[in-house]
Order: sequence, then C-alpha cells, then structure tokens
Amino acid sequence: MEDLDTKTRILDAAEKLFSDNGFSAVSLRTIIKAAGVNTASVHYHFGSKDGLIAAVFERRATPVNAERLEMLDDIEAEHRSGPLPLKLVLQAFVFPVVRLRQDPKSERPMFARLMARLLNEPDPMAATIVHDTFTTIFARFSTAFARALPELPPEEIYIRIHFAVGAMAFSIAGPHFFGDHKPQGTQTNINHIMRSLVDFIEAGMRTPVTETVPGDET
Amino acid sequence: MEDLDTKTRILDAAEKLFSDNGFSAVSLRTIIKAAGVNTASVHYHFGSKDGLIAAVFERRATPVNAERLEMLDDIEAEHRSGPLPLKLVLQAFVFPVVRLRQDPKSERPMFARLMARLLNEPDPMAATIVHDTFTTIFARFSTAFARALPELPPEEIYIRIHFAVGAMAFSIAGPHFFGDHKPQGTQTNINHIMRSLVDFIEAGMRTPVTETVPGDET
DNA sequence: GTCTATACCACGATAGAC
DNA sequence: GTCTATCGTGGTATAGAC
Repeated sequence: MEDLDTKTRILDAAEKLFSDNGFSAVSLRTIIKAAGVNTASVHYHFGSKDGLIAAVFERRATPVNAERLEMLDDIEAEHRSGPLPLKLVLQAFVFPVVRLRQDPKSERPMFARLMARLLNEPDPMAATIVHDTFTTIFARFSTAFARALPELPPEEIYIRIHFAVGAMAFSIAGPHFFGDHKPQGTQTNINHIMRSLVDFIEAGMRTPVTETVPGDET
Repeated sequence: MEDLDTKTRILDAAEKLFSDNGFSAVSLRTIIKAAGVNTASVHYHFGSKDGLIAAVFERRATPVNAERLEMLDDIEAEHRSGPLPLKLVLQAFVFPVVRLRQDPKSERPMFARLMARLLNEPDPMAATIVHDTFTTIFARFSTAFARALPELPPEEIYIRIHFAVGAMAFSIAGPHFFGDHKPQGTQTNINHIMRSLVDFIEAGMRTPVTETVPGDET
C-alpha cells in the first residue's frame, strides 16, 4: 500500500477523504499528510485542487459509465423494436454506481458518495466535471427513457430525470438527518435502498402528466 | 435599504450571496463588503460563520415551517378519520418552501435554494441546523404520510421521504448540468417544476413494496 | 452594548533550487 | 520529479474606542 507511485497515493488518499467529508472541508495539506507526499506534488501532478477533484472522480466514473452503457446496449439488443422495459433501464442507470466498492469498512461505496457530493456541489467547476463525464450517459439514457415511456413528452422526461438523480444523490450522500425518527427494522443496506429507489423512480416516471394550470409560463 | 441595523444588513447580504454561490464559496469578507459593515461585526452578532449560516436560514425557515403545519392542520381537520389525501399532504410539504420570494430578479426563491444548499452540505454543522429546524416537520409529516398510505410499512415511508426530499432539493438548487440537452419548450418555471415534482413523488410514494431479496440484510 | 482596528494561523497556489 | 520558501486570502479572536 506504500509502494505505489505518488500520483496513485494522492488519488487514493484524496478519494477517501473527499467521500467522507466533501471537497471544501478537506484541505490539500490534509491529503498530502495522509498520502505521505510532498506539499507541492499535488500541484505538480494535478495542477490545482479542482484538477485533483476531477482526476479522483474520473478515475472511477469511466468504468462505471462503461458498465451503464453495456447494460443499456444489452437491453436495446434484446428489444430492437417496441418500448423498452423501464425497470431494466433504471437498473442500468442506478446499479453500476453502487456496485464499485473500494472501502469494505464503509456502508456506502466511495464512488457513489463521491458522485453524490459532486452533483450537489455549488461550485461551477463541479458542474463542468459532471457535465463532461455524464453528457454521453445523459443523452443515451434520455432516448432510452423516451423509448420506455412513449406517451410522456420529452420535456417531462427531462424534468423527471432530474428528480430521479436528486433522489439518488441525496439518499446516497445525504447525512442521516433524522436517524432519531428512524423506525425499527429500517434497512440501511445500500442495495436495499437502491432497489427501493428504483421502484420509487419507476412509479414516478410512469405517472401521466396532469394538465397545465394557467399562469405557469416562464 | 441602507438604514437597517447592522444585523439585518448582514443577514440580507449573506442570504443573497449564500443562495447564489453556496456557503463555502462565500467568504465573510465578501459579505462584510456587500453589507458595508466592519470586519468583526459578523462575529460579534453571530459568533462565527456557521452561526451566521444558521441565523440566515432560521429567519426564513420559521415562517415556512409554520405555513406547512397550518396547511397540514387544515387537512387533518377536514379528514378526522380515514386516510388523508396524499396529494394535499405533499403540497403542504412542498409548496410553502417555494412560496417565499425575496428576490424578484431570480427565477427561484432564495429560501428554497438556501434550504437545498443546506440539505446537501457535507459539513456536520449543516446537518445539525437541518435537524433542529426540521424535526417537528419531519415527525408531523411522517405520521401524516402514514395516514395517507396505510398499507405502506413505516420503514418504507421513512426511506421514501428521503427520496422525495432529495428530488426536491436537487431540482431546486441543482445547477442545470444538461441545459444543452434540454428539449424545446421545457418549463423552467419553479411552480410548474414543483407541481410536476408533487405528481412524481405521489406516484413514487404510492407504489407497493416489492418483496425483499435475500442477502440484503445489513 | 455596539462597533473598530489589528493580529494570528491555516489555506491554495506559485517560483525556483536541487 | 521533488523539495522549500513565500505570497495573498480566508476564518477567527481580542483589545480597546465609542
């Protein structure tokens, strides 16, 4: 664990710290100490803190997105015509994010928390990273959702994808605010939560649009 | 606008800056300059940056939560026995958040963005603030949802509330990552989005639980 | 009680020696 | 590729003026 090159050691240390505490709460000096490298090495290898964040994220996002697209390819191959099964599309969207488990001690996979953190980060740099690593995913799944929900107008699908992403991100990264109100026997296992999430989103996606009320134009 | 007392001027300036840029991106020195007050006055009146964040948030959260509870009281008064209408409960939960418009220039109400920012903040201090200002709301609405969905087990309601909150927070505060994929004619009006959100959540909440798969125990 | 001036230490970033 | 020194800015603390 200590014989890896500087770059990897920085990435590993940063990944753990960022997923646990968020980006702005973790200083480069903390990462440097945890990785056991020199002060300036982060800037040498990654240019800036933002560059490091992007590198940490993209290292994991690439295989996750590849798996998402593979699963979607399989679904589309088996349903060349007619509507796609919505549940399968949703599973292809959600499950690969959770599958990658780097830290066996943690209940939730690091990449999932990392992604959720990035999605909720107000910093415009985060938005750029998200946009760049997810445009392909967004485009491919948008059309897949359109094929799974042929009666839903594209504008509504667009909005509902955002609801779905928000629900996913929050339930993955969100602190457990109301643990003191948690009913006995609540499943905190991430796989159970994600399956519950897929059911929730599926129903939300399927619901027909209600007629527009006057006075809503932007 | 300049004759207000120091405390209010700090709160107003901070509220605007925080909702636009998030908390960590805005320095106290920026707030101080915008408010035209002295460097130390923030610490005098609010103790710390976290104290200021809490004060900014609670000033708006109090009336919003009061309105939520009023609406819920009305619903419960009209349905003394039997199940509550889910849609009305959801509207009581969502709409007051969006109603408060302090900044006419912005498309989205400041408090809504502020709340969403706070919900997604990794800092434990944010979790404390959220917990303190929302426990009553969470408890009251939990039992209301249980009355609206008598067949759903409490553990599932607990989880689904988190999905709902995540969807709401993300669609309010989330940067518009994929504006370049936005279909023509998409409604960006906050009232339209929130009504769409209520439909989405209602369907997600209503969907029956699927049987548990073995190997999911935590 | 309210406000002001000033100082302190940690942070991200950079330049230049090795 | 690595290390050290240093800069500007951030949150914070406090002593003292009104």
